[in-house]
Amino acid sequence: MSNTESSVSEQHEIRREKLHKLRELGYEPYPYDFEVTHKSKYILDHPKLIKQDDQDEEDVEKVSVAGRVMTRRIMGGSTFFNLQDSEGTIQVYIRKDDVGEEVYNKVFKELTDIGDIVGVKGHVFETGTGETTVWAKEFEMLSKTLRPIPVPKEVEEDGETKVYDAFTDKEQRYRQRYLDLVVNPEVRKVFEKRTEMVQAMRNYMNDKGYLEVETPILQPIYGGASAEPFVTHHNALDMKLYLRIANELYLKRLIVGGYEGVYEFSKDFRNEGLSRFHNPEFTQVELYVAYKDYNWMMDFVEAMVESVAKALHGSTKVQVGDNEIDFARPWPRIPMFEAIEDETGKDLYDKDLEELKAIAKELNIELEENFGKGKIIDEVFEEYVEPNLIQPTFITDYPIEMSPLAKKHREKEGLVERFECICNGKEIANAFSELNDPEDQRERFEEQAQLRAEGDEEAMTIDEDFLQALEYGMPPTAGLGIGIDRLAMIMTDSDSIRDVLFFPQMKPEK
RNA sequence: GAGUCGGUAGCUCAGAUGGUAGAGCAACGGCCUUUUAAGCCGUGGGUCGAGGGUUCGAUCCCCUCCCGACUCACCA
Repeated sequence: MSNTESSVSEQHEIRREKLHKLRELGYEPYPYDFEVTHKSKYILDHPKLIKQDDQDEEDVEKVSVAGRVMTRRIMGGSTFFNLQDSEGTIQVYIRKDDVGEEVYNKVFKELTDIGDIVGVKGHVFETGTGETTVWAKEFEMLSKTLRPIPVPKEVEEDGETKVYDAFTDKEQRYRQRYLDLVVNPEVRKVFEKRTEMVQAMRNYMNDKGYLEVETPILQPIYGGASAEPFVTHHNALDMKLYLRIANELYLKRLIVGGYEGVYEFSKDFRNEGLSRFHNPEFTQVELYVAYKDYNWMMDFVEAMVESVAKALHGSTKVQVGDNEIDFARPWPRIPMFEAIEDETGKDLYDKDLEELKAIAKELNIELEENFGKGKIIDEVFEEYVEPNLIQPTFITDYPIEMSPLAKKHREKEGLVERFECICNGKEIANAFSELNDPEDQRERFEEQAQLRAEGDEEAMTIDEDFLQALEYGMPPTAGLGIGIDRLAMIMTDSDSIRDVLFFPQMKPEK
């Protein structure tokens, strides 16, 4: 970044001089407030505001708008400029004859730059070319900018809108998201959609009577997922703490405590690589409902996500890249081994480790020494099945080795009652009938500890406190996790997680 | 972590097969009271990502590094 370098400081220096000149003239460049009566979009949407030829100016409703100056077309004693506020952009017409020579020539023409935040007050009219415009009778500087903003230009050419000089450098856009938001308004829309999505889910769960809760981010024992944690240290207690990788075990303690439905939108942290699908901190919502199982949870997930799609798009259909994804219920439910057999012709069920290794080799799956049965099956699934699942699909009944917190399948030996929802080739939800048998849970933890001892750094550690909670009795419970960033990517047609995070993790600038 | 491509003015980009760089917009000085990438005349602005090497001379060639995008590997 070179914003502190010489060439900027030319423009920077000039703007500082303008700032001082404003003060000298008695115009505060950073006033305390400004009464905004109308947003740009409202004005454009309400033609009744436009002054008619047979109307007197005094009889027309006055509007007061504020925002950033984005373009200027100065013609001597009058000027058109575009003002951008949170809702859009509206053109403003300002004349020396209306606002006075000092305000027009000095404050506006000489001392206002593109990017400055200003307020105007006047009536709405239509120009000769039919553009709805605010005729400024008053003009006020609301915040003088010292740095030039990137100034994209939009122009109609042959009926198409072309954008020149767009602010497109992805690194700069992520590092200076505030500028990205100013200059690329569609970016704001993506984040508004994300918030709408979260609200829709929150409302949906509240309507069912579930309680939104908060659980610790700093945890003495991390658990609930397979991942490497971030480690930190508490000085006063002189103890190691981990940033949570999941909140599952705490929410289940709350179910033990008697709540019958709890959920949390949880920022989780995993100390792993970055990619267009992975950020070190990410958000998921976890939900636990007592007396339910994973079959019930599938019904719940498809109903909730369908309603979210409708809330955001007015339809169950969402265009994502080249795919039209339809969230209309019901979604297919395919047992994992069936799905694998459908794609590969191989039945992996009830095979021992050596048999699985042989099959994996036939399927050109690269294996590492320490891969267990569950891991191999997962590799085959991810390679051959997952990418092909575009429409939302439940994959059910996972190998027990992969799911130490899920209840054993009521019928199928060696499996657990777990499902993932795959959509657009990626997992967006993960759920199971929660394991509430404390002795079984202890055995599963011990198996994990064994894996850990053998070098699997992502295997879980034994959480005695959680086991003790289970020993006090947890009702049958269905649990769910939905990746909010992943779902937001789908709902906003974004192909990178960075496009649905305001401030994605970046390497620090040198 | 590996591979590919890239980093030139505030923004978007061009360019020189080695002789220290251009355009449009932005900025600055003018003209211009219904424009819309407003227009017209004029001016300034760059250690060409950083460091080192080769060379009379490097932004260009070589090496190292930094940053990014994309793809691949682990994880959601």
